[in-house]
Amino acid sequence: MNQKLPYKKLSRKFYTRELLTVAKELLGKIMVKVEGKVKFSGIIVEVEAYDGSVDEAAHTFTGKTKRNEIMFGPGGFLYVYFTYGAHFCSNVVTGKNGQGTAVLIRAIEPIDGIIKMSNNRYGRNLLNDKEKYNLTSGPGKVCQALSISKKHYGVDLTGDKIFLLDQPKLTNGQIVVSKRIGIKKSVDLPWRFYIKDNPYISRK
DNA sequence: CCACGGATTGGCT
DNA sequence: GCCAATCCGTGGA
Repeated sequence: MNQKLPYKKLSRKFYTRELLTVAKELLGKIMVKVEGKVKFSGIIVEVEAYDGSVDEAAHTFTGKTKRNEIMFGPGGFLYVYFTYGAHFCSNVVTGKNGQGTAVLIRAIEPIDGIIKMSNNRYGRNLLNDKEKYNLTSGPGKVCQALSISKKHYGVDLTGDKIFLLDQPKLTNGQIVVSKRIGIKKSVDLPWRFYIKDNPYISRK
């Protein structure tokens, strides 16, 4: 009876720690989005860290603006931005108030709501494995599959719309560290982390 | 006010 | 592997 529930929502305290610690620990956690009767969930399998105090690629590098202000608040909120005229990307804000750090969710492995994700991505149900692995293997794909957009900017991750469930910490051997993808500045920082051999990562 | 270019994706060579 | 699509935030005039 006194048994602890295995899936506990991550608290504010988890998110307000230092950027790279949170980034690595986010791997393996379960991301959940609930909207009415529709529930999506998936395992976080690939992330990238951004820190405006030292990192020219971070959106917070040149100071606070309307677009990035949520990133300057305390950890545990969702920073959603729009890019390339077509795609939204989701970030988990980390650290203490004023720091301007966040972790980009680059890929998840779907658990719940796969049929709905497929309709969001392709306008129809899945056809084959290739489409299955292409559902959420990129930051824009994750947002499209889970219907995350501008209206989710600033969502509190300790609330009940979008949140993360705790899972056992991965070992260092399960985590691959590499340079980040798709940026032109601070390209050498080894701030991309993904789960070794997972088929849902955006690329090697 | 206007010009620039992007934390991407998907389609074509 | 290469590149166009397509908005809008940002920064300079």
